[in-house]
Amino acid sequence: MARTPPGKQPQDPGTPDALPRHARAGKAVTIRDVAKVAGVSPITVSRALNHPELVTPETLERVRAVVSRTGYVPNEIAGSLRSRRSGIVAAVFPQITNSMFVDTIQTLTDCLRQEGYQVLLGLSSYEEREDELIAGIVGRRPEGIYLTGVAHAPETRRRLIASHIPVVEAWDLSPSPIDMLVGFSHEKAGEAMARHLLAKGHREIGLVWGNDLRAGVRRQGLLSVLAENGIHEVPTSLEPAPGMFQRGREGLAELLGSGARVSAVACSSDVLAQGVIAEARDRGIRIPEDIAVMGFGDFDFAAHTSPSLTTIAIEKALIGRLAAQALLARIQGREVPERIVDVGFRLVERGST
Amino acid sequence: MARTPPGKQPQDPGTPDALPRHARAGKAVTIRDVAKVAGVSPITVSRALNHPELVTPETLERVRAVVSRTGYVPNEIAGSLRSRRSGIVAAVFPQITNSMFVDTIQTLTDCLRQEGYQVLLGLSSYEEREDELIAGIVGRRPEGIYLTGVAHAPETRRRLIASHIPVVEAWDLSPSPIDMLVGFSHEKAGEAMARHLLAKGHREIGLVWGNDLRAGVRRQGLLSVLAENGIHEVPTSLEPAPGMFQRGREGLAELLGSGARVSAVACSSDVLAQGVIAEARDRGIRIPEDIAVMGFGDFDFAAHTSPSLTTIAIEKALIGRLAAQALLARIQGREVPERIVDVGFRLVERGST
DNA sequence: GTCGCCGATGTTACCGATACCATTTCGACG
DNA sequence: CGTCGAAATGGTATCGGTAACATCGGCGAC
Repeated sequence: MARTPPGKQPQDPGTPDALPRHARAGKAVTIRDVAKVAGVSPITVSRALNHPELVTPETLERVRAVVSRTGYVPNEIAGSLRSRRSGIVAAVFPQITNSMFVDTIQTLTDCLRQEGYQVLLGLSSYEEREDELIAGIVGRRPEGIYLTGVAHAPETRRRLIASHIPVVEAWDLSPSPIDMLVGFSHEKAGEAMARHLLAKGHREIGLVWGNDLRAGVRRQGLLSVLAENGIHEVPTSLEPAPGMFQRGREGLAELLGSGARVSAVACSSDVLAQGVIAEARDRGIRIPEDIAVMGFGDFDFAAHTSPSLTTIAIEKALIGRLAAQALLARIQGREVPERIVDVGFRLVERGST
Repeated sequence: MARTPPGKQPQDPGTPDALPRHARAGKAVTIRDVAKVAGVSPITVSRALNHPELVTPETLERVRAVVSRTGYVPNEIAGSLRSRRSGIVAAVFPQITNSMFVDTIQTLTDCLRQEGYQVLLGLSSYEEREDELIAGIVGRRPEGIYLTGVAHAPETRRRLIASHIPVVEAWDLSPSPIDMLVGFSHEKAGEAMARHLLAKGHREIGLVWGNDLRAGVRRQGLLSVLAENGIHEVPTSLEPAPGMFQRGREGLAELLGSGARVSAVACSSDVLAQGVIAEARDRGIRIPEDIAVMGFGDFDFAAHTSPSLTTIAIEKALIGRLAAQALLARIQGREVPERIVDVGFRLVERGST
């Protein structure tokens, strides 16, 4: 069901018959058509559009007039092929429904668009092989690639290095990034959570935790600090996916149901923590008096719930901006002073602990 | 700071010296290089990769071996130019930080990837002229375009129609879509909210509302039903952006501060409603006894807060899936039985009203 | 007056794949 | 045994821009 009946092209009402015949015969308008009508060579049209400063004001205006009259839209694919600049940056996220990354995506996209780059979005969640996704992306010859996380198949790593495309990994740290890196230490974040709870006098600490890669590292950090302090029993409700609200409720229920005593619950995300708090409230458990709760991420609601949520604040938008800047710098051939940027994190103490 | 020191190309350790010299001299591997090494013509390599069934198993294997040995990655840009198939679908959202659209994005992207399409993400929020964004997108010759909403500049509309690219608008209804449409009536959703509150006996209804386009339409619907029922005074706290949690709190505070009496508060999103509930609780206002609250969107937490949230449920993922299917059908030349699909909405009554 | 340079524009070739059509081979079948 | 057709492969042109270099006219410096 074609939008246009076959053999009959719509007559753009605003377009006078100034085009060469074949342009009106259904083929798309090309730069040659514009050139012909404007009485210049194709390259001059190209210059008028991409480097207006190289062209006489008169020619410029003439070309622009023809462009708008004919509705010419440059074929960026052709341009990309010849100039070897695709104007595209690819961004890969594990998934976006848990909303941990949306600020980063938003900022990244905004920053790149300001410099004329479009973002190719890759979601690797349901991808058994991130490698396939990356291969498909590299084929499109993006000028930069943003990756979430630092754990990639060796094959992926090799492919990316071989491609010579600027890469920035984000949301994690690694001593040996593929190229550039903007992130923070999840291990230290976990440690900070542990220390905070210990400092508050808690020694019976439960976890309601998601099972993604980075959360796992935070958990390691947390557990190691607890172990250093002689705490080896840490009741944990481990959820398979990066949990949502309801999983927080279930998590607390599971912890309490197991008979373990907990005076504090640490969660791998604020959303989980919110669920834990909801469940606690329904059970008449006071927060923080009976149980302290802390989250991770400092989502927008964290400061405004009651009690407000103690959490780890990440500069999510900053990560996006720095990643964009790093890629842009590399693309434009500028110096990248620091290949590895640690944006750190802030433990924000609020009412829930 | 180039990753590779100038004049010195990295020696891929895993690659034997089977490549033509110029391939090793720093230029990317092309289909010709592969063809030469495999002892076939370029077109055969192309077929081996894209239509393996047209090629002898032996040739296929030989080509594949060379491809993996040389690390050849087909240049999709060149392929796109010749074949006039970019393998790209563009998706435009106003913004993603309010998380209303993330499920749609996720599903849309997943469905399209399964068919080999990549998604070009456009965020039009900070774009004064959506038109510019669209123009940039059309230049990339996507095979389909997903747009959020039905309100577009006439210029944008014209450009899209002229482009002959399949378009699906979503998250709204319109009698005259650009091409295809998957959405629901915001007006009716607003009306349903009003009727529900009226049925619950409320006549003093306040609004805490975001100011985006579609929310505005819902508000119209809501107000018109209230007006039909003789209610003309509707205290409203109108927030500029599609509000977050904190704005819900402020909204309720504003309503109460204005001296208006309200027995029910309708919100333009669940997140706002959650904020309203938090504020009410802090003020000792019981929900739903003192004030009923309802939201919009049926976010994941809505069913699990206490009280659970009465809201309008939208099949967000379904919208993404249907939109993807509509585009794919049109791209693949299949029939699209219904150009306009109304996915409707469900009023979900829960504890907050 | 001549030279040289600069700014504006044009000519040509090319980016790297695939569409289109031609060619070759080989087996089936009359 | 010759013809036909399908399967496998190849040659050539082409997609629509832009890089690289060439050309041309005008103007200032010596």
